[in-house]
Amino acid sequence: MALEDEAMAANPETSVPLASNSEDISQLPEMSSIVGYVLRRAQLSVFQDFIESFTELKLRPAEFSVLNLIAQRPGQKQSEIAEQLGIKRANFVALMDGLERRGVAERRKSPEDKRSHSLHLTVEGERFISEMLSVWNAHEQRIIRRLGGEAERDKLIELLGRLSGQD
Amino acid sequence: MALEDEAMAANPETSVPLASNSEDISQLPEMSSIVGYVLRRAQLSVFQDFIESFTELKLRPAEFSVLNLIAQRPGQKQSEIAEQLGIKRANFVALMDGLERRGVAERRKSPEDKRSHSLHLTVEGERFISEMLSVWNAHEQRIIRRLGGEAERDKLIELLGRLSGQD
DNA sequence: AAATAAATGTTATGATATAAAACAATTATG
DNA sequence: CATAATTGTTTTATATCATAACATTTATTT
Repeated sequence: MALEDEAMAANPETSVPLASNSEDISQLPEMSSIVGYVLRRAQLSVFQDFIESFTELKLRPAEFSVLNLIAQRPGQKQSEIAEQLGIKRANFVALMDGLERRGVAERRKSPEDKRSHSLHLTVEGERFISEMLSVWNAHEQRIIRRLGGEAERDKLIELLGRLSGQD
Repeated sequence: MALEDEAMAANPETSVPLASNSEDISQLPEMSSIVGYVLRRAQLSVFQDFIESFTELKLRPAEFSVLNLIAQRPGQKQSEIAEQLGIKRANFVALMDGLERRGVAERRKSPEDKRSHSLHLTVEGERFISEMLSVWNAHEQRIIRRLGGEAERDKLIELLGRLSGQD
C-alpha cells in the first residue's frame, strides 16, 4: 500500500536537501501544529482586522478595552481597571492621559481615598461608546464568520479560556 | 420564574453603580467573550510558559521558530525564512546575527545568487536542536494538558487556522 | 549590450509595548 | 506614633515592529 511515498520524492518542492547529516527531521514539529505559534498568528490576524476597523476612530485594542470596562462599571479605580487588563499601572497612566485628552473619559479624585482616581466616561465618551460598539460589532461578526459560526466561536473561547491564567 | 434577578441586586460586587445615565450596559460585551481579547490573553499565557521553559537555554519564540525551520529545510534563503514567520527581513538580520554569534546557525554565501545567504545549522546547532526539542516537548505537553487532551488541541489548531491569513 | 528595474541583505530610525525602579502623597497597620 | 503598604506618577531600559534608504547583485526591458 504505497510505500514509495518517501523513498522517491520527485517533487522539487519537497525533495531539496532532506536533512543532510543526522537531525531526525521527523522529530521537528511542523510550525502549523505548534499551539503557541498558531495562536500568535491568529491573534495578529484578528488584531489586524480590529486595527483596520478602528483606523477611523483611532482607537487601539487596549483603549477599547478600557472604555468598555469603564462603561460597564464606572467609578472603578485606575489600578483596578489596569489590573483587569493585565496592564502595569505605570503604563496605564499614558493610556488614560490619552483618553482624557480626547475627552471621552476622566479621572475623578475620590474623596474617601485621596490617593486613588475613579474613572468615568464623559458625556462625549458615552456618545463615543455607541459608535465604538457599532464598529466593534461589525468586526466581531467578521471574526465569527471566519470561524464558521457562533458555535465555533463559543468553542474557541472555551478552549482559549483553558489556556489563560493558571500559571 | 425569578424575574427579580436584575431588579434587586443585593450583591455588593455587582450592584455598585449600574450605569448611572443612559449607556445601555446590556450592549457592552463581556471581555471574556471577546475573541480578540481572549485570544491575546491565551497567547500571552502560552508564551509565558514557553519563555519560562526556555530561560535556561536563553531562547526566544522567534529564535526557536527560525532554528526549527532551518533544521527542517537547510539552505533556504534568509528572506524565505523571514517571510514564512512574518518577520520583516530588516528585523531578521539582528536575530540571525544572534544565532550566528551563539554558533548554532550560519549564513553561507550562495554561489548562484551572490546577493542571498543560505541558512544552515552548525554542528553545535544540531546538538542544540535536540536539547531545544526536549524542552519544547515538555512545554507543549503542558499546553495540551491544559487544553484537556490532543483532541482539544487539534480542534483549537483548526479553529485558529481559520483566523489566520485570509486578510 | 546598455539601461532600467527588481531582489537581497543591511543599516538606521522611529513608534509602540512592556517591565522595573524610584518617588510623593495618602492610607493602613504595628 | 512609627512603620507598611497602596496609589498614581515619572523616568528609564528593553524588546518588538515598521519604514526608508542604501550597496550589491540579478533580472528585465529597450
